[in-house]
Amino acid sequence: MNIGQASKATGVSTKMIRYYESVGLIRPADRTDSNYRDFGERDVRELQFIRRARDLGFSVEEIGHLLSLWRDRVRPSREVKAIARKHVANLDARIAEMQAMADTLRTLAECCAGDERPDCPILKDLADPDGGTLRGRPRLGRPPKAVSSGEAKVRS
Amino acid sequence: MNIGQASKATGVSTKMIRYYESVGLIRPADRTDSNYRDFGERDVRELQFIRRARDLGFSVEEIGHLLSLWRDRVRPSREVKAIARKHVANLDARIAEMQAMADTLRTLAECCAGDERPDCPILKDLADPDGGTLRGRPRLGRPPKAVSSGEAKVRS
DNA sequence: CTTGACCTTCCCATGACTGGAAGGTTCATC
DNA sequence: GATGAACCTTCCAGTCATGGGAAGGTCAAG
Repeated sequence: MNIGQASKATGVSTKMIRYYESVGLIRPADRTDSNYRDFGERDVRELQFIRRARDLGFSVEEIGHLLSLWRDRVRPSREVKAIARKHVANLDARIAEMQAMADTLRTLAECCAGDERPDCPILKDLADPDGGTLRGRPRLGRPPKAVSSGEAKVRS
Repeated sequence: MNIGQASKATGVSTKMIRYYESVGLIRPADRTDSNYRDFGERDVRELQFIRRARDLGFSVEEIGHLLSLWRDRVRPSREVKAIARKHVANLDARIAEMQAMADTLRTLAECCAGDERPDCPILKDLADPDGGTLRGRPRLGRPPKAVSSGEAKVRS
């Protein structure tokens, strides 16, 4: 199976497959006589694994670790769980940050007429965050609680 | 005021100030006889504006737009509000994606013993997402780009 | 034999930075 | 006046995961 077929079979672009090989995430593929990469079933399975892990937001480094655990049939599940939990904590922190930003901006936008007039609480806040609309509000308060994950996302 | 003082006054690193100048976000600073940059009050105000906008997650491009609106005393608040709302929509989309990832991983981690034994639903899902724990759950899309927010950056 | 759809390697660009080298300036202290 | 630190300057490189494209080799169909 050449790289294009492997790409179609796994949803990982050819560019990315070569990149993963170059950074040592996957071992160098076999080559045909004409120097084309030649992927077997096992390679395809690894690429699918990688694809799924990327979809879950793991970094390439984390995926490397997960892959090595996957290859090790006697790994302790403790290690896998630790990686997953750390990643979840990371996601949660970033979600909280972005939620705080979005909430602040929503509040400001609510107070903005959004018409022809130049007066704008959003710009006022940017110029002087302690001077106006948000005075007295929690600056980086806890965001409102999570909405459940919802529908399948379309690939961007 | 030299670049170090401007940096302290605004919380924008000297590297960043030079970078913002190089990409045209701020106009080239005045220079002293010895070629040091020399910032005035207005420059400091613009840097503070930029800092606040970065904290709210706006891209440099968006900040450029916001700055030009800020400088224009007769701008319509409509334009500012549109930028803010687009950014909020962007944040919300990324939050939803990350929330979906975190939820999926939390579910998988709950099912994982996390001990010495090799059996691990997390790895099982990565290898075959349609084969087990999460059967019937919505699939995920591509992961979002990390947001950079100046001070509270969360790196994995 | 040509066409076009593959493949190969290689370099460049992205965004928003950070780090560092090599060298010039300022200023306090000896 | 010399020294040294703490600044400043420019320029170059790297980050991360990925896309774009050039230049050239390979392959199958017509």
